[in-house]
Amino acid sequence: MPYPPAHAQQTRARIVRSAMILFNRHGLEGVSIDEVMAHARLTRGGFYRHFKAKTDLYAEAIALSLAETPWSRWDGVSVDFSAHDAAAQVIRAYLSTAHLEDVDGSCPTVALPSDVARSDPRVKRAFENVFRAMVALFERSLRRNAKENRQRALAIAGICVGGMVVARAVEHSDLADALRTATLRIALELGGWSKMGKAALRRKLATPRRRPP
Amino acid sequence: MPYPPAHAQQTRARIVRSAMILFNRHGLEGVSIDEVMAHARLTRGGFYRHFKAKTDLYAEAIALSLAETPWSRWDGVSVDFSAHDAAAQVIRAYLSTAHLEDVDGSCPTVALPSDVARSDPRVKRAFENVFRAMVALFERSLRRNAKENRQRALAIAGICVGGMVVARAVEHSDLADALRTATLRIALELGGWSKMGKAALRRKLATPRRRPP
DNA sequence: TGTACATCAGTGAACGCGCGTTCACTGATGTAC
DNA sequence: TGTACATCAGTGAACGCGCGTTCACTGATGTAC
Repeated sequence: MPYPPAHAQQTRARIVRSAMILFNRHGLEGVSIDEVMAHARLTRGGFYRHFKAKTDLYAEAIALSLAETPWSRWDGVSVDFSAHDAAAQVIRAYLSTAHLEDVDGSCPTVALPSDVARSDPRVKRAFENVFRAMVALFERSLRRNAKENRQRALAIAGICVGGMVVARAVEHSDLADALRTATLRIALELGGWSKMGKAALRRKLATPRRRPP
Repeated sequence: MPYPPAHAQQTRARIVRSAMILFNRHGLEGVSIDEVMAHARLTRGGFYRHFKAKTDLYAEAIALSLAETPWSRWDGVSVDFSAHDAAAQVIRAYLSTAHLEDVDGSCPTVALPSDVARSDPRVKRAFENVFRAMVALFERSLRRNAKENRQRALAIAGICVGGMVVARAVEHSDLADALRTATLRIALELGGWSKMGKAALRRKLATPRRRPP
């Protein structure tokens, strides 16, 4: 048994991470294996020791962002997922200027939705898991009856995705920002989280942070 | 001057229409010129008599859907754009099952947003025009102060796009439909159009229809 | 009215290039003795 | 402890294919006489 088994796994993870970055930049179909491998500081041929075919990367790259919960990257602060305003924190991070501009480290719901819509079920399943996680988080933070919570959570997640996707797809940055701001306001309003003033913010900053599970 | 000048224009339009259908199906980068020309019942070489390069098609195909206002295709009824409930009619059509399933004849905001986000400014401009038309329509139908109208209209357009894009990108059709329904309800609620009951519907059906300009 | 001509939309073979995938090989590593 | 070996991660040349684009050509059409 040459090489510790962890070595192959690490390389594999590096390839998937490079793929995710390049998929965010150029779309699922706009990236060659050469480019992925070069980004991971490897060469062409080695790819097939880790994957059966190129398409295997699609679902795995999307699933990566669920395993990583990259919210912290966008607002610079890790989210306390057990806090009563966890949903509001995530929405603010998701709809931040930082996330709008961070194409490489973007959430796949923003960078790839129409690509995923054309892909096979495995890819859609990975995407669905990411979206479901978002909806579930919102649902938990709502204080109404169960059915109404579910509907609201779905709509709030939808507005977040839509606002960001379109903001990235328009030409003028002032329209993009107007859309982002409007979406943020209405999303918080829909969840009943828009009232969080300075008191709540102070409370948030005073609480010791816990990492998501 | 052989061939009437209209002939070349008609062929060109046929190519753009074929491109739009195939772009909706396979994305901007997922369609070859051979495929576009074959769909338009032409051959490879003729393409370059109408276009300088393949990329010219992208913006033009997207602009086509603004010129055509295909709302009528999705709910089977043409929208009266001067009616007081024009926005509600469009939202119902946009968020209909028919539109969710009609990939070929889809609005580019649903079929291509993440593709457009990666494209050059010409393509983004065409996309922006389609989105702005949607926002302007919603804005006109709102009855509040101007600034609030603008914000609401942006958010409503965002939620419509987001709901549909994600509904197309998830694996399970029951989640897709729950999302579509929730989005429809909240979008109408946000615009204050959800109260339209049987009386308003009767009024709508009694009014003679006018075509959009 | 009829014929020769000029125009240009459309054809299809050809080109060079980049892609996904394969394969014989190299060399870094842990293990057996 | 040191050396020979087996394993397999990674290399890079090669393959066949499909793509965007070019180009010499065909043939349908309106016009001039």
